Amino acid sequence: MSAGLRSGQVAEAAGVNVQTLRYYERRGLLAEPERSNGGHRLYDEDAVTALRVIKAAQRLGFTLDEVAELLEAGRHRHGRPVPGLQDRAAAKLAEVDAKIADLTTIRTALAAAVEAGCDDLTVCAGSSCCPIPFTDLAEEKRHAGPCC
Amino acid sequence: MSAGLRSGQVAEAAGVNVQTLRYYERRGLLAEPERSNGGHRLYDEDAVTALRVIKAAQRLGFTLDEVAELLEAGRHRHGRPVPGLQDRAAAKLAEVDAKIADLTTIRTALAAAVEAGCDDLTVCAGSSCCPIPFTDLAEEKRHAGPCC
DNA sequence: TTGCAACCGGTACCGAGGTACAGGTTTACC
DNA sequence: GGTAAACCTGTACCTCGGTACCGGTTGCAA
Repeated sequence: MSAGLRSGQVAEAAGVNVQTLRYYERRGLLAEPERSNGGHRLYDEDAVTALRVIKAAQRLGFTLDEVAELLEAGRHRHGRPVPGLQDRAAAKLAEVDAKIADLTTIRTALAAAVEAGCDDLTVCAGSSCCPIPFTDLAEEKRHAGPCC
Repeated sequence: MSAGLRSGQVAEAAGVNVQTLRYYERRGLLAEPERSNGGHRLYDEDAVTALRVIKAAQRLGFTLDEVAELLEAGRHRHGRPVPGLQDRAAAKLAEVDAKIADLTTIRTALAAAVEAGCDDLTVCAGSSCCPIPFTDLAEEKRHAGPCC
């Protein structure tokens, strides 16, 4: 009889570490599975799907806390319009756009430095011909956003 | 007599925390300054410039270890072509480009999800009409690169 | 039955870039 | 000389997403 999947099987199927399963369970991302008599976890197929969902959301830029909220919202809401994926995705989209814009600024500065043949940062800092904007770069602070 | 800048003044001038000065000193990014008789640090003006250089490099995507190497390379090299800023900047540029590309992929998926009006991840995972590429997203792994 | 891989819970650790706190000294100003 | 702010060293802690280790059970097959 197929009594369910062992944690190792689920982990392999989803491409994650076994420890990660327990970690997600602790964080409330993964439902607590059935147990064998001896206390071993026995998952059903849905667990693998759930893991794929988590990984996809994470890949889209959501933190694990956000993923947990998203899943939680999905569970509680039974048709009602709880502020869910829609709003979050739109907000995240804006965040990603900001990050791309920021990286584009950086890219430009970096390309200019390569173009100009800069060789030494401290020398560059003293010479006015260096294209690296030493003073302006601080503006978008660090990485532009709550992530990282 | 102006015997030098106190750590608080330097920190304020460069827009960093006082603790950060000591942290950078420990990491070899900032030269050890003179000391007063009582053991207080006395910086010269160059320290502020040095901090600005560090922050600029960091902003361009270099880690503190990389910044340290860059500064070290600049110090050791006296005209000789030690593999320095040029190569590093070019490599970092490629890294940044990769990250932008990755974020653009994410942006696309996110925009598609918003466009399609996705409301619930777990529902989406089961329906074939959802544009979120649950299985493909894993490819560039996580954040595409050593940073963050 | 015995042997070994897989599993269990709990806890500690990683890295990156700092920040915070404790307890003690120094400096600056009145 | 008094006092308050700034400074000193050293150490611990923070986030984020896991990963690793430990000593002890369980599951399964030969």
